[in-house]
Amino acid sequence: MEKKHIGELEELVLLLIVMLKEDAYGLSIRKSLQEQANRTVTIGAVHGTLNRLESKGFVESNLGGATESRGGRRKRLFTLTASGKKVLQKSRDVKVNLWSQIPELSINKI
Amino acid sequence: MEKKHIGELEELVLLLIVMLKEDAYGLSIRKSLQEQANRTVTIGAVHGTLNRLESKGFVESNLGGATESRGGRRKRLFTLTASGKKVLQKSRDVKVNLWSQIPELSINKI
DNA sequence: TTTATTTGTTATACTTTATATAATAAATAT
DNA sequence: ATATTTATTATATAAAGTATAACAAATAAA
Repeated sequence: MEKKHIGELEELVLLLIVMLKEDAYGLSIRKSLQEQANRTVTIGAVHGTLNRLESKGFVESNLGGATESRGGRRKRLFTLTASGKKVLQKSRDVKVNLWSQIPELSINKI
Repeated sequence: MEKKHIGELEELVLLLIVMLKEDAYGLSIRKSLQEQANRTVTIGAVHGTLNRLESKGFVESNLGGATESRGGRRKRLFTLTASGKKVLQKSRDVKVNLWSQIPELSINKI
């Protein structure tokens, strides 16, 4: 039986991996976390989360080829598995459903 | 400075407190968690979360009056503070924004 | 009027997530 | 060679999530 839910940072990371498409790896995810989610985390936190997600089967990773930039180690690129997509959607559906039942907190009421 | 984000269960509990209005307390929240969010947690987990949320200033609680039902101890009723509402909305806004950028995972694509 | 039952909260211990700092690795440029 | 850049790994600690058991207070009922 699969674990039913994911942590808050895990959810954001899954979302950003989808958004980053072919370029989702530790540092790019960290940058998006900052820019897209206004979330400041250290790179260690990101990799910890990625490892957890992989060991749960929600993402997979493989090493990218040589880079075009200055120098640096090869990237470990991440993509969502089918199971990762499912868990993401489920977590969204639950919340969308709850929000839809709370008009008094809706987006243009505060 | 206020803590910037809340955990996944904390978010659900905040949402349900809003939904339950005048009747949000440990056991009713637990029941809603099960029914509305398909989330099975023990009552200890719920109270732990509530205490955490209160100590962060996202909810406040006070004892309810005598109950109309069979027997039982008085309820500790919870409501959101202004700060609780803010943090809830913020967390929603971030995710709504991210989802809107991922048409390929949209609700009717899987 | 005390004892059983019901409804509810608290206490405690443990696991999993989240976090930061420091160490290490591998690539290019000089 | 060695310095610089880009990147991942290791390690330690704090915070969030979880389960079980103990406790408390109300009513019913003997």
